Amino acid sequence: MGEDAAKDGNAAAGMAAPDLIAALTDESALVSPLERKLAASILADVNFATNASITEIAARAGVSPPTVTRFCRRLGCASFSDFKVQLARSAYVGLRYLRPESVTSTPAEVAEDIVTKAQNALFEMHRGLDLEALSRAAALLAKAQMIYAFGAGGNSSMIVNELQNRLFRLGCRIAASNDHGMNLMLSAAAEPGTVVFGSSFSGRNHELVRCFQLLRERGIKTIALTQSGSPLAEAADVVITVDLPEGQNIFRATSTRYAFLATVDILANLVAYADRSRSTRLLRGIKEQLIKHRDGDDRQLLGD
Amino acid sequence: MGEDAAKDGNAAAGMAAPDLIAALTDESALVSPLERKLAASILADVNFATNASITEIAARAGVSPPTVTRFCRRLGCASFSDFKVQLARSAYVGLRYLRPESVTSTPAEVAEDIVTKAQNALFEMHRGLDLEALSRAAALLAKAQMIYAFGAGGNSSMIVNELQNRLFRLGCRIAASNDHGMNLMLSAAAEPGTVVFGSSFSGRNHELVRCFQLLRERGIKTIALTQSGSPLAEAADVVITVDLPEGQNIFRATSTRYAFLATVDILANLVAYADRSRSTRLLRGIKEQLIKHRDGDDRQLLGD
DNA sequence: TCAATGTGCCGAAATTTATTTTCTTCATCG
DNA sequence: CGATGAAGAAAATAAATTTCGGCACATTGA
Repeated sequence: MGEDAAKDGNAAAGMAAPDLIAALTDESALVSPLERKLAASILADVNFATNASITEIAARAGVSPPTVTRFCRRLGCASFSDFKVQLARSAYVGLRYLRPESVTSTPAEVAEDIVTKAQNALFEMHRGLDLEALSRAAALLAKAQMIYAFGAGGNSSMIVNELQNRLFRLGCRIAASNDHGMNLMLSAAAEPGTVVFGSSFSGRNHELVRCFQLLRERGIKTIALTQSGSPLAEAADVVITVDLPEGQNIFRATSTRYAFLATVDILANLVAYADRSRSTRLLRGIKEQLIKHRDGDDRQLLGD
Repeated sequence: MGEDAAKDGNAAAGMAAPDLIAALTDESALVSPLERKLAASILADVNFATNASITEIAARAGVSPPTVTRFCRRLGCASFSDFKVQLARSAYVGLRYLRPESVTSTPAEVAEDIVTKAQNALFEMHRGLDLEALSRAAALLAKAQMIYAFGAGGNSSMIVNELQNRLFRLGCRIAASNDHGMNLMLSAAAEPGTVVFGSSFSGRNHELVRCFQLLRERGIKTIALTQSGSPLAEAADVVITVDLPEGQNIFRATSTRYAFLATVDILANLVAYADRSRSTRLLRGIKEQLIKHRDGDDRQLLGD
């Protein structure tokens, strides 16, 4: 019984605070000055905090142990040790990007750095995900008569190709295009019932914005996968925002791709679930794939 | 002093066991039967273990608390609480794939599922990464007169396009191709000094294997990014293996892409570091990119 | 083959350490 | 001026670790 209670408590706690770092950073939640001091102290050295005892943490922050206990409770944790466990989880992926941009030189460091940043990008994307917008986008795509997916540059090309790759097998009529001139013509000729999906990491691709403006004038629905507040976001009907910390993007622009790719993945899944019969078709496709694979064929021949 | 000691101890412990789950799974490290029992009990319900007290864990495993303490020490942790912290970290990304393949239906669940699996794929890839092979591949690519990157199907196409996208700006002469006929012709015509890179998730793409065999006969160096032990791996000079748990691949083949993408990312970085002057050129390129970006251009126009 | 000895694992109890509760004081705000 | 709530001191409780003794198993020598 005690065991079950503990387990339930943990599960509940896990649900309550999926990201402790965010809670710690959120000033509004911390009313008293000592709690702010405590939060600042913990954030200043999370590594220390994850491993220190309650007395050590209290001493470093200049407060008493009971204050720390109360603080943990207020943050939604069951106890101090629960707090530590959650902090360790959050810090593992959530706080690594605070590391200084070191000049990585050994292969092991390069690998570690890239994997960490990719995981961070996914983590951050998930944290800031607007599910409501994604659901609306999925609904639009599922009902669309025809879908155009516009991207530009290596990264967004990859994204829209991926969307095409994922959606065509769900029974969607979709064409991906990465050519500005073509995009403009397709926009000008698009018929009612068409939905246009556009991807741009920065949201400042002029040509794409122009297409979207034209489409708005023409009453064609548009979905943008981009940064919030960007020109492309302004021009779109539904905006799926992915905002990653600037520092990450400037020095090594690549990790954002993982976030975009996963977002497309989620979107495609939502489209699949939007229509049960389509979803069934998807599953049948996967089965077929399995069978072919067992015959020795490369899975990739099927594109998935 | 106590604080510093604690911090140092933690840092050291963190280095010693970056992945506790692996240590727990590794039977060879666990000599005594009770320790095996304990490890099994912990692995059976990691969630419980991360939150329970030492007595609860001991009770569940049917051992005494001191045994648990000793067990933690043996695994390289400073103490039981250190063990818990590390377990929480590992479990966060490392063990989620043990979850039953649930029928995810709500958008939140879909998003959680996809992000988790992508992170897991990255985690597993990083764990099994053969840095030595990657370094050899990078050295080959850096010195190559010409590089061909062969892929097949949606996923591997993406991978080889990505490689091209990353390497051409490092000053590499590279062409990506996804067409079997073309690949065969290129293989037959390749001159000495050429290096061929091939990607296949399963390693069972017959045409690609045939190309590699032909290339071996002709003395052209080949690099395969694929599953270990596969026909493609057998046919290649340098093999970069990415072996992800079967269960993951079979049901939703997509998460492996994140691992492949990150591997290409790492490889490209290693190529950049292989030659300092090239690396400098890379950095200059990034600067240019930044400047253009500030002018309002989409970063993606530059392909990164 | 059979003791005798050694080695090391394991748990009970004691000790130490850590955490939480209770209670009191103090400050702040209405 | 009383009410409210935050914060710490101290006590109580809970948890973790060390110590120590017993036990099982292996090794050695007769």
